[in-house]
Amino acid sequence: MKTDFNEKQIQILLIAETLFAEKGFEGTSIRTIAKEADINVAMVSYYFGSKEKLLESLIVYRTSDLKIQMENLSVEDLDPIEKIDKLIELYVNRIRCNKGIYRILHFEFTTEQREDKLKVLNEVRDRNLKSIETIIHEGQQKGIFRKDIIIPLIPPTIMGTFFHFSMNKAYFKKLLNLETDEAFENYIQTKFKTHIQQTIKALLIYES
Amino acid sequence: MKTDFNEKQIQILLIAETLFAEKGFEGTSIRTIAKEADINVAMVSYYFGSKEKLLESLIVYRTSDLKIQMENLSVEDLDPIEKIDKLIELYVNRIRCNKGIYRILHFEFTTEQREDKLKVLNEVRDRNLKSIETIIHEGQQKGIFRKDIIIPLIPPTIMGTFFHFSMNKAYFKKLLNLETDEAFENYIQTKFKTHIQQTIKALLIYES
DNA sequence: CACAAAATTAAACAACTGTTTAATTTAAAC
DNA sequence: GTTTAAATTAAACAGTTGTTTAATTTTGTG
Repeated sequence: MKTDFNEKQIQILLIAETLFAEKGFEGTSIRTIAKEADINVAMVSYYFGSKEKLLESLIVYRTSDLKIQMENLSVEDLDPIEKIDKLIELYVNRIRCNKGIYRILHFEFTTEQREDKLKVLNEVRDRNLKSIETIIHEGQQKGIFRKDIIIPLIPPTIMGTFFHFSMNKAYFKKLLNLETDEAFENYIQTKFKTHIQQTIKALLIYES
Repeated sequence: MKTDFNEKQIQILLIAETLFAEKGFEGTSIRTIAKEADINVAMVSYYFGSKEKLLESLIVYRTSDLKIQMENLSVEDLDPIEKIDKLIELYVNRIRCNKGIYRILHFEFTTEQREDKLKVLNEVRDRNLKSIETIIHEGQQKGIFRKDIIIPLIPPTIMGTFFHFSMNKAYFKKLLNLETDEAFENYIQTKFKTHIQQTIKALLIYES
């Protein structure tokens, strides 16, 4: 599997990303991609081999991006609560900046048996989890966080809440009186981000 | 738009629901549906008019189900915290029992401009929100819950967390050492449900 | 049974799908 | 400028798509 792409290939990948995210993989034809990218239909097969391999290439291209974006919080000089805040900020920004590919991964790989192609994503997930684990353990040792937290359920709480909100954009725009897309984006980066942070912190600290 | 269906139609709808949930709307052909339902291809057009209208009918059929399933918690003689617990249990069970249609709604209607067909779903959402609002206001008046809660963000927190978990079944099965589908289902109804309940309760009660 | 409506069928329709071909153009190397 | 490889093209391929047709069977009603 190739991991480096030339300009033309990247151009195709980016168009494909947009269309796959909008219409789904099955709902997007190679001809549509070609028209949108202003190239000949045959070029997709020529460069990538097949439509399926185009998707694979897109995932390779994007997830290597994700890998690079990973940062290590656990060494920074912050208290556990600040680290949680920052971690969630990273989560939110990462998904925000990679909406397309996240949508595709979510759409095309939760159903069917494409799961084997998710190795790279699973690596990212595992690394995220390790990162969270370190922070929470530190908070527990310092007596700030509860001891009975099921750590693997933290990421789906963060990610799931965020996804559901941004995937139902139209509904929440209306509900929250956000008239423009910019207002919606802005809401995510401010109040919504804060909401997730509060939720997770509350969960970690709260004693029933 | 028809709202009552005969046995044959319901048989087709149920098969379609399964397939749409598995392979997506675009990824499922009428011929596959026909073969699976053991009927002639023409019967789908004959009964529903078109593939798109079949999807619409499915949504009508299922969301009228959802409407009926709605229950009114706010009158029951429970304290606000117990009501939250019960509400989340209702949420979890509802989605669990209607996995197929929820998946379809999630897949096919978050992208594209199919949004106009979501009226019925939005009604259900609004009613849920009203229900939550009542409970939270009661808890606030009794001084149990925080005053600065953004109530519209509670449902996406519950739903999103649940969706993300169950849509990434394979990953979480491995992560949590759940070897069978039954073990996974069981985990949802016990520990995972409790996790969501704790999360929401913590958010409502916790003072930073 | 006779008749009409409904249900079911196989076949055909045109449009679209992903992919391949073979010819042509462009670019690079010598 | 010639040669060789890479890039690009239009056309064709075979298979699938959703949908319609017209003929046939089944069902219900008098």
